[in-house]
Amino acid sequence: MAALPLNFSIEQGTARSTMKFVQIPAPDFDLAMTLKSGQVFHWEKIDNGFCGTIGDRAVHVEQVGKVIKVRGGETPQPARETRALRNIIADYFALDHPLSEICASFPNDPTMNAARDFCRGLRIIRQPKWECLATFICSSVKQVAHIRQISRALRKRFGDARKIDHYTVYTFPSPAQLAKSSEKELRECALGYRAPNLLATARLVHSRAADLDALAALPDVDLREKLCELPGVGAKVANCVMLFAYERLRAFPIDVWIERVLKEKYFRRRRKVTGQRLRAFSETYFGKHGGYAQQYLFHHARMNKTHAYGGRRAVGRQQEGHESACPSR
DNA sequence: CTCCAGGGATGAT
DNA sequence: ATCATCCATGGA
Repeated sequence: MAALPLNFSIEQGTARSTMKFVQIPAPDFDLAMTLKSGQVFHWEKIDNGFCGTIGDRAVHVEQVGKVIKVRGGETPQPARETRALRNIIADYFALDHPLSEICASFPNDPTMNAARDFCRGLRIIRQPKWECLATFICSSVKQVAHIRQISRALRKRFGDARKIDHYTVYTFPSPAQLAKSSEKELRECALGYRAPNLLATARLVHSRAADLDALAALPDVDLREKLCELPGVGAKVANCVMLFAYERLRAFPIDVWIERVLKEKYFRRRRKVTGQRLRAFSETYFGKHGGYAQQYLFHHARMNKTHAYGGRRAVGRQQEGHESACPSR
């Protein structure tokens, strides 16, 4: 349901092919930042842009200044296709999110301000529900680089091939495609102990015992509860799926990075901080777009590891935690 | 080699 | 409720 940017245009691709491409104005948007921020794992850097899939469609996306240029794969019906393509792009990259308003709603403190400044143009995209859920089931105790590897393996083995510019990408396998696989096959994609969880959830979704689309009607608390009923899904993964696939922009996933940020920057003075307290704090302090704030904090922290964050060995950062942000109780 | 990674499920305090 | 432990794999 994205409001479409006006003034889109269609031009003839000259450099790589005769394939038409669509130009879409995208102010307040940083494509590379968005795709590298750890919310989505399958986009690959090709030339000056990125290749990937949106749903079952292969696309190449490139940003030139305040415009993004998009080429699709095979185009049986060019006119209809370009119209659909620009809708899909604008919706996927959430170009209708009022980013300046969202950023203005963040709390005003040194940590948040630094992250806001660093992540300018980062948008929370609208991912397909199943793809997002399945990928984050595979994400537990895995580095981003390895999640990307798992995603690639699953796609190549169980998904459908799509060509874009003589380059092949793969759709994310449907619940049906994964439901009929085996735990052994999944383990061969390096899933390890996550394999039975992904398989069980795929079968629940495929059998419609779990209806991911129907869950969209539920309020946050109920949605989180239903997602947590799925094998391999706990509070953290549920919050990621809520944020990245259900557009619940308040959902605040707390992983090891965010936990460090909260403890080191917002609870510096406190000896022991329970998960309960971190949850309560994050749900209120960061406001109604807390999920956005969380993603900015996550990406900023990760891009600056070894510097500000790094556990006990991180010497040289004697920076005062601003306790004013910390609840006095 | 060791340490750690966008955690979850289970069982014991 | 909080904590401890195990789970499987690969990057740094």
